[in-house]
Amino acid sequence: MIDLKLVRDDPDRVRASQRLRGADESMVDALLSADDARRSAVARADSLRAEQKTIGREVAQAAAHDRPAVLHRAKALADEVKAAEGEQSHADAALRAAHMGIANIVEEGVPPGGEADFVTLATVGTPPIVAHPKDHTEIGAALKAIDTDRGAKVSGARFYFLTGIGAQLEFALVNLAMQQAAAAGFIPVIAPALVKPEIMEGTGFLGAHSAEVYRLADDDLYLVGTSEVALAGYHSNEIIDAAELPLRYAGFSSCFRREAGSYGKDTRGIIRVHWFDKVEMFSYVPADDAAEEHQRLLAWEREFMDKLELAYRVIDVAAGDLGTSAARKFDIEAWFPSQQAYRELTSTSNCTTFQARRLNIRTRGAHGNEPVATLNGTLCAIARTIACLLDHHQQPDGSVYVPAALRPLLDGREVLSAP
RNA sequence: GGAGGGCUCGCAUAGUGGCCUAGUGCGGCGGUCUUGAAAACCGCUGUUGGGUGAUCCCCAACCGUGGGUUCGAAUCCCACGCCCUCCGCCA
Repeated sequence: MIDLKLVRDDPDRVRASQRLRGADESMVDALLSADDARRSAVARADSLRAEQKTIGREVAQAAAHDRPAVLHRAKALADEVKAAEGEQSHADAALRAAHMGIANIVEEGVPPGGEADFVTLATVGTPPIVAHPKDHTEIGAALKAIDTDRGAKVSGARFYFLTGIGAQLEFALVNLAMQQAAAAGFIPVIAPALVKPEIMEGTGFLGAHSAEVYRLADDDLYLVGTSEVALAGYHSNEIIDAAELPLRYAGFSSCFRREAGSYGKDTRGIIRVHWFDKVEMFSYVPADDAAEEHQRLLAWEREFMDKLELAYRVIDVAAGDLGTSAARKFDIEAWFPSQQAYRELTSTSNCTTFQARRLNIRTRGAHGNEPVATLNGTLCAIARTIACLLDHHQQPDGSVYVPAALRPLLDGREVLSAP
């Protein structure tokens, strides 16, 4: 949810944000009129309720012979109150619907345009030159690290088994990520992969991208696409002591994505899959500190990329390509020699107070309780990172170079070769 | 899955239809006293929405959630959720 006060005070800014996203500007006016309608409905119901209280006391105190007359008036009033309350709840629902329909306000400086209109903020490292690059699927099969055939046999397309060194690589990456996060002051968390509807909605995943989410109809639960969902829900309906901020969590969980609408995209290998594990950073900070925290998350992501000795670039994602909750998003794309392209490995979003409003997460500030800002950033999406490591660090002899930081977690191995 | 017990303001508790405009204790905050502290005493104490964006003031709502009965519900009725205890099943 965006700040209603801001919509009232500066509707043009909200309209401009909608326009940047390629969304409908008129929704801003719909929101404003829903807000007005709700206010007058509330005022009317409030005053009727006050009247009802007064008359209730009269009923209790009335002498026996006055009682029928007073009761008659009270009954008539009760009907009015009921009607007014009905209108109020209708207006509440209408406001909520209008409010939920508007995406977060785009941060100043975000490039305009769509998916192709990102701005490259930094390019780091030199893409390795590989004479006849194999892709990670081929390398993974040779190393007996990735088995997509049996993944398909057992679970269908976009599923995989990690075996042998592949499985060990996952544990090594998770440990490396968690060690870095803990050293930076993050609280390590193992988060649930199933969440309630209100948590899923609060994080903004049931809006434009709801087709992307798995739902268990029998239990009315959703499978998370990222532990961001559970980590955002963690403090829902809480007031966080200002002294505890910033609060930083590093969550590990499985992630599930339906990949609806991505038919034919990355069908080979484990770059785009229905299930993978991920270590995710999540920060709760005072609203004023959000933009700076966003830079910190990006720096931690870059630190991890550097440890993996990958060549990558950092991009500022254009407004039209932002998720519902994000005010700004930076992606890190690493080089895949077999594709001769940079592909997304991590993504960090500043959700400002958007998620916190929906999930009712506040802190005591100078003007009473105020929503906090929430931010998330990938530290390591395991499957895709393994794909990149194999591709990026492949050697002419078919082995794979192991970055120095990973060696202690892989029994000191400097290369991976076929067993 | 089955059987019981519970859910009230940060915590603990009182409250079985209208003097509940939710009391009391603890904790917390402020003050008096004190060289300082403790004790004692005094005062304050949650959340949401609205009243011309206002830390004061006024109004309304909130007693797990959602419905219902009633002129009126923390209190009565129904459904659901969660927690606890036991039984069954189980990694």
